[in-house]
Amino acid sequence: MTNKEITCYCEVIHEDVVNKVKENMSPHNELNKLANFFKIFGDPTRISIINALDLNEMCVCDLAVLLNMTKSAISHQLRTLRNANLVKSRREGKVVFYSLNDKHVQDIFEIGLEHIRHLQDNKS
Amino acid sequence: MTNKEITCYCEVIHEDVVNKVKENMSPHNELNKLANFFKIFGDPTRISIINALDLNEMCVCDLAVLLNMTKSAISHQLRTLRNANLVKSRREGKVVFYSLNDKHVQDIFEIGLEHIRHLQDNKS
DNA sequence: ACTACAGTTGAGCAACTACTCAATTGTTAT
DNA sequence: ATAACAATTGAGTAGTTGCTCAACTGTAGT
Repeated sequence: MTNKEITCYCEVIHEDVVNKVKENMSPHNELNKLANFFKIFGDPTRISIINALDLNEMCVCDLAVLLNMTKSAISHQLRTLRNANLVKSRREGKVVFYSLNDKHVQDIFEIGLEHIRHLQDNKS
Repeated sequence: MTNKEITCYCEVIHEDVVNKVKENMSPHNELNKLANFFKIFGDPTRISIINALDLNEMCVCDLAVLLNMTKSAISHQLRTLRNANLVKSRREGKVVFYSLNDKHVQDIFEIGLEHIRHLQDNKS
């Protein structure tokens, strides 16, 4: 019994394919980072913030009014976005302005949107 | 007191910006769908499956061996991917082969990867 | 009909997450 | 110094999620 069989309990049906794929897959740590990156887009509040900041620089208060949420909730999500380097901030007196930090963010947002609209077209 | 002030407790600092952004943002239901779509990419197991199937059609057992997980865990995640129309399946006897269903999936995966590698380059 | 095995499914559970609430920080104005 | 307010933060909590485990379905071979 090998380790693989302990967790899988099945024969390797296509060992050549498994080996070929294993060699060509992205390394674990890269896939983990990638998952963490996409996780950030996977929340309605954060994707709305991204969409909003794509259109205009905004402060926390503006975003709270726009999305009809508390400043605290917005601030928590902005922190997540800041930690992921997706947004940058700029203080002007008491007000902190946020804006998008990376061109990839727009790209990914727009391809995602295209995908969603493509699906809707096919259904109707 | 308007409804907005009840949840936000702040003046609209930049009402013109808020209104302009509100008009140009994607509608709520679209942003929700988009978040749900990206949520699927935001898990290490699912992104690994996507990466693997991008390289080759594979059966559940192959994926289980490749990712060193149980067939049950893989099957649960494949169900999620199938529900989102990201993968399609084809039965051949007892074996079910899975493959990617949508070209957007590869695009998004690769742009994400590019982003991750771009970040790593900047850090080093 | 029976066995074998790939795959699916539902219940249950531990870990995570997005919010609320209350307290705090940072900056401006008086 | 004090008040006012934008923003941040930490603790707590309700809801979600990704896995395990056991039972089940589907197909092929004897």
